Amino acid sequence: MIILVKMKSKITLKDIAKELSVSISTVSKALNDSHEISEELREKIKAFADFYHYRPNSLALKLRNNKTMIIGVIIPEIVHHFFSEIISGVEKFANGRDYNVMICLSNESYEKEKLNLKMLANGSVDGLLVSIAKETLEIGNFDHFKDLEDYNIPLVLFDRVSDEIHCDKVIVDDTGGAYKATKHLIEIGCKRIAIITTPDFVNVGALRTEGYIKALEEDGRKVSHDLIYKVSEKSNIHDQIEVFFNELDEMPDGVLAVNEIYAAIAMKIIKEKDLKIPEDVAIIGFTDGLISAFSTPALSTVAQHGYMMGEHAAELLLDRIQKNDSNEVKFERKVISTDLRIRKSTQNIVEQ
Amino acid sequence: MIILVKMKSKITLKDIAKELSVSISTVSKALNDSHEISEELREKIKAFADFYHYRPNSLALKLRNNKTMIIGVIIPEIVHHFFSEIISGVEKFANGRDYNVMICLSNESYEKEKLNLKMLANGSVDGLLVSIAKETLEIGNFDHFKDLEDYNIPLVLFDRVSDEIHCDKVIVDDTGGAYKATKHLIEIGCKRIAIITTPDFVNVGALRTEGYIKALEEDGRKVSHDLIYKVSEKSNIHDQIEVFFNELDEMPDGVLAVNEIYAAIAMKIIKEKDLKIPEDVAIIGFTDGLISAFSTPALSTVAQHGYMMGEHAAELLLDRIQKNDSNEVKFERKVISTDLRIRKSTQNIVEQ
DNA sequence: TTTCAACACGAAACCGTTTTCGTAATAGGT
DNA sequence: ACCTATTACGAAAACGGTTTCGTGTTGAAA
Repeated sequence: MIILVKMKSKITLKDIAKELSVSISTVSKALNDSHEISEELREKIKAFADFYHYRPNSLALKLRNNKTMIIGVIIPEIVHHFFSEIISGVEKFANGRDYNVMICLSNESYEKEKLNLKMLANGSVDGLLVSIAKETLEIGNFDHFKDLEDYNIPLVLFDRVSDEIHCDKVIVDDTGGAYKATKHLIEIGCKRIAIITTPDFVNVGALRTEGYIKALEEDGRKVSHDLIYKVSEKSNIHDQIEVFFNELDEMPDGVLAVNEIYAAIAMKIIKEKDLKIPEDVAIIGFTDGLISAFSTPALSTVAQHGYMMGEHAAELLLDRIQKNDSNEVKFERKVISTDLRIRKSTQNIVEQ
Repeated sequence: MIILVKMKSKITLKDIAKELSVSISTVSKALNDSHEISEELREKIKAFADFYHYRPNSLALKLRNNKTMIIGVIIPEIVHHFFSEIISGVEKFANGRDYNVMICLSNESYEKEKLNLKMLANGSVDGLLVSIAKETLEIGNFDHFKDLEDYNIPLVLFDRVSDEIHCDKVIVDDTGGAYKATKHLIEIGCKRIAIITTPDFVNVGALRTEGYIKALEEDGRKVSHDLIYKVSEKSNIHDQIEVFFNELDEMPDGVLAVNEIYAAIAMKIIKEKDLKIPEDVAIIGFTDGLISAFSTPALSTVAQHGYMMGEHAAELLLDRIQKNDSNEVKFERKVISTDLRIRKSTQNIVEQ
């Protein structure tokens, strides 16, 4: 007795057609409920297809429709609260419109970003969402993005953007956020406010520094460049910040850090110096992640709403994909506003 | 004067062939460096293709080769240090073998997981990496996974797995990790050790509880079920843990939490009770994320090496995809061992 | 001069769909 | 009995590639 091996090979329209002695087109129509096919035959074909678990080959469909129903996302890294929140928002929105999400990591590397872009731009995805790698921003070479235009594949940049690239963009109100944070520090009575930021080529860092300066100037203060420290990612962050503090004539009584990590590290160093937070030094960070909520004291932050940013970026991209008005080259620029989350690390020290 | 609109429409072999008055096959061969084509013509075609930025349509290739070069990953959530580390490992390994990664989020929901599985199993990906949603584990219905076998698409489960599903698996040595952690608490002199864990349907929680019990028993202690608390994700975690502590006759002097969040929350509550960590209560968590490193005191943890887990899972999957020995149904089960990261929250209180 | 291999290219099949168009057979109207 | 509309299906093109096979032209060997 011969045991029929479960053939597990995917069944195609052709297989069904052959088995039922009808044409491929008939099978296709029947399965798509075409009235062109008699009800009797239609049901027969459907039953047969069902029995053998027929599922249309998605690649064939994609080729025919010239749509992958996939959007690609390139981010610098994923082990990062803000970025994973963004992904989460993107995924949610894309799924709602029957799109899938393909993730690529640039690891902050220019070459990897270029590679990813090339990989995805060959028709693997219908559109691209990118946050630029630090190295790319530093090098300042965006040609790989310009190549995208040749392939007519929509692009939306988010968070880390560049003016040199013409496309829709979604950014955080970095200047405003830093402004609000700095103002908050001023209001609680800080006299010497330092900022721990990134080099200027990282646009978000530069913008936050701007906001910081604006708030100070608005309060009639002189901006002391000694109090602005730009962290290089190339050497140990902890040591850099420690040296920064040590080389100051006088410790600041307020610190604005442009991300959670810098804030947490600064907090650690300040505590090691036996200074009290917020009494001696108040501190506020960017990105409302887990560290901020669970540190001691709980860290005040500028919440950036990554999830919302992801949703907006995806919406912008899908809208552009779907209308595909290449003519309409009016690019949008969405700004996600920030919220101050005030916690213990900047509790009003004046009133105490 | 007519301005030639940059046609931005993707150029195909057919376009090149027509323009150069040769056949499509000739163009294809030329671009693939076939010696069948004279060098002269070859160079001419290549130059032309280059000039117009020709890139082969990846969908066409995928259809022909019946391979997508994409692996799908379904995880419960991405805003989670451990999972994003895993993704990072998967992406690294997959990229190394020219595969791309498509991410889907189940949001811990059974229905969403089922939907994702269906979506990806229709030929969108060459293989699947899944960590099961909590709801699925609770319901205990794994039929949607069994359907996968019909489509002959390889599956590897990681972290959250089930014995009912026959496939390769990669898991953390949960029992061993919890055992080591508990033993560590014993060694530093804890007498009343509590565990804050998940309900048993979450396999990782159950296994960690096992390790905890094993360590206690090995030390000749009686396991008190009052000291085992299973957090329900359906109501506020902070309140649950607080109630748990309050209802105990006596506070524990050691706490093992099965993840970072539980540990951080427990720490917060303990500090609110004005108890000292680790003097009054030592605490150790699972998952070596950012919270642990930056909390005060720094949290001892069981490091799970998510990145490594991602790499191993991807390797298992790609190996199975590539050999495609459906016959060889010998499934592997890889266990990623854990490491204790001892920090301030369990500093040896005996020797102090 | 004949024969045969090498060369250089084209035709066509194939991957798995959908969809347009064509056409037999049947039914209906006059 | 004849014309036409409808029904029910099949043939073939299209999506964009790769690859096998066939073939006309050339050159060299016999």
